[in-house]
Amino acid sequence: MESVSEDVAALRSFNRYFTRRIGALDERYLGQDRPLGEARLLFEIAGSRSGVPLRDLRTRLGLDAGYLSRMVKALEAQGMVRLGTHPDDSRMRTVEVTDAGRAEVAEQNRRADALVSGLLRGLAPDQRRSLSDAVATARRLLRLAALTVVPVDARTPDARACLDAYAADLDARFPEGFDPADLVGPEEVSGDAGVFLVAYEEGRPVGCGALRRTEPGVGEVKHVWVHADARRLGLARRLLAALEAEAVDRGLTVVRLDTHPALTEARAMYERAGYTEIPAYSDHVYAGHWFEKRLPRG
Amino acid sequence: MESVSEDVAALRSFNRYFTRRIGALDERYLGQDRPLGEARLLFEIAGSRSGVPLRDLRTRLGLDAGYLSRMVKALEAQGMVRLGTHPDDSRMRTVEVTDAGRAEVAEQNRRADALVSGLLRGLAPDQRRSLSDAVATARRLLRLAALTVVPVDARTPDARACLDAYAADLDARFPEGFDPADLVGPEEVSGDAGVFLVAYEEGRPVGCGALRRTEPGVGEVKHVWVHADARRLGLARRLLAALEAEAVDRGLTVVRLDTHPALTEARAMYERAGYTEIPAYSDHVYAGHWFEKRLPRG
DNA sequence: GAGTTTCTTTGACCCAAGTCAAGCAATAAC
DNA sequence: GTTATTGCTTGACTTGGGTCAAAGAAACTC
Repeated sequence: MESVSEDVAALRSFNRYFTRRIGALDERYLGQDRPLGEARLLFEIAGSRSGVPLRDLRTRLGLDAGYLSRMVKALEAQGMVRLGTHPDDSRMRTVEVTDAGRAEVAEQNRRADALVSGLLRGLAPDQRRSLSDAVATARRLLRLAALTVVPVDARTPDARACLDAYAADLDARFPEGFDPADLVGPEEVSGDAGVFLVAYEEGRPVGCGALRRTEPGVGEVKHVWVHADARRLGLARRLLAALEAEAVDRGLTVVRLDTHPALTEARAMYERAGYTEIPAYSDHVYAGHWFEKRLPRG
Repeated sequence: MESVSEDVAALRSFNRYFTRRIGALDERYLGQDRPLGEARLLFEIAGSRSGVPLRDLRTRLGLDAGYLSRMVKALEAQGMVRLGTHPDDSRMRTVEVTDAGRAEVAEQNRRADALVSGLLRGLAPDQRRSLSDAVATARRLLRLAALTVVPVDARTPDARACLDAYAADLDARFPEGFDPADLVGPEEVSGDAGVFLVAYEEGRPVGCGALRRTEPGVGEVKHVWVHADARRLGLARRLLAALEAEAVDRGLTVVRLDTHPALTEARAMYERAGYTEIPAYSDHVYAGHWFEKRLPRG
């Protein structure tokens, strides 16, 4: 476990360096024309679809209602945003950026770009490339680390949202389409029968996976899905590992799964995760390949 | 130049993600028991040698004198630090952390470690390793990018400090020692005769290099040195490139240099930078290898 | 030894950032 | 139709983080 504390030290030391040297840049350029809070708010409004309810901004930025109200009013007075009333619920107010506001955001972005590109000028092209790669890797792994995978009831809205998106994805990818009736029922993946896992990123569901018991000692992995925004992080691998851990907890010794011939990356992923292809164990309509993995005893 | 703007975007997007998700952690744990400014100051004091002059803290943290004075007094009242008078100059006050202060800093560090290690628990060991490597690379390149290399007069304190450290390093590495009388005189590296470059990191001189004209069209690179804290960043390569650019500006077509047999890494660096070994062009007492590089015309 | 500079302290301010509670209007629940 | 509840606004207030200028004491310069 020595290595963990080394990794912790590496990340903390990077954090100190980065926030002090680079992160500070942001505050400097953002804060020059208006209060930082106001600038951040303007960015958030400009980055949202037009007509965001104040309520959404409040939860997203974690602001006090009174504080937000005042800041929005200040931005309105400066001509940066326009306020309106929500069409469905006239208690709610909506806000959208004006052209002037958009111009200011663009200007700030230009300044930030200039600052960063000034920094990068000190590097040779190959070094710039390495830096980009390194930060991309760091970001990918930090995102993956910050994801949480938790069991939820398959009837909850988050679970339904994942399954719907999963079904839509498959429908687009399978030449023959996909019938949502093929999805497992909530009762098959709850209690003793199985489990349904949802992966969350900053509160948003971005992936799922199900495990259901098929016969004594044998489980089946179903519906491993990852949102397009969260792909290439290694989330599928993590969901799979979490499902296997659940299987071990339930005393299962084997997990199986099937997959459609169109999903070649999925097949490669299962093989990397220790699954071996086996003969058909079912006549599942969308299956073209069947896999199995023996689990260690819990 | 398309790639530069891609790199800018990559770094900015990383910055946004990192400061929001990870950097925010810091403020949360640091700011819980005392004002953030005070916490930062306490950390800075605890991290310095005991008896730091307030003056040093002021420049290091960029604080107003009055503001600092008050914060230090508050920390003293809480028993976190002890104030004293500077032994050599009784205008200056010094400050050192008490046991209670040290304990608080240790506790905060424990919390931060726990936070980060909780984050890393979501990653497999090989992924943790990759993350550490990626942040180490990113940090190295960001440091390099943030360095500035500027011509300074060789008589200035910064230049003298570099040359003294250079001489001390060589004295330790050469079996026969090193005589500081061998250093170039300030007049040899100023004006038309040559140039003296100093590399700064956050205002601190951390490297140097000199160029002097030896015969028409020919320059000699001397005293390329990098502070121990700034090694392995690629600074020597950058200093060399800057000296070559100066040589080109002066219309020189060839630069030469000699190096001591003990400095094997330096030799490898010169070769990577495009220098080829040539027969002795001088009878310089510390020289064992001679190199030359032809320059493009300015 | 006088005048200047350096370092710190102190008092007086300022603004950003945020909290809290009262109140109003619209909607939802019963 | 009454009674919550929700969403927003407003006023009053607090704290943090800082700036500025005056002034005292010590040290340096001439």
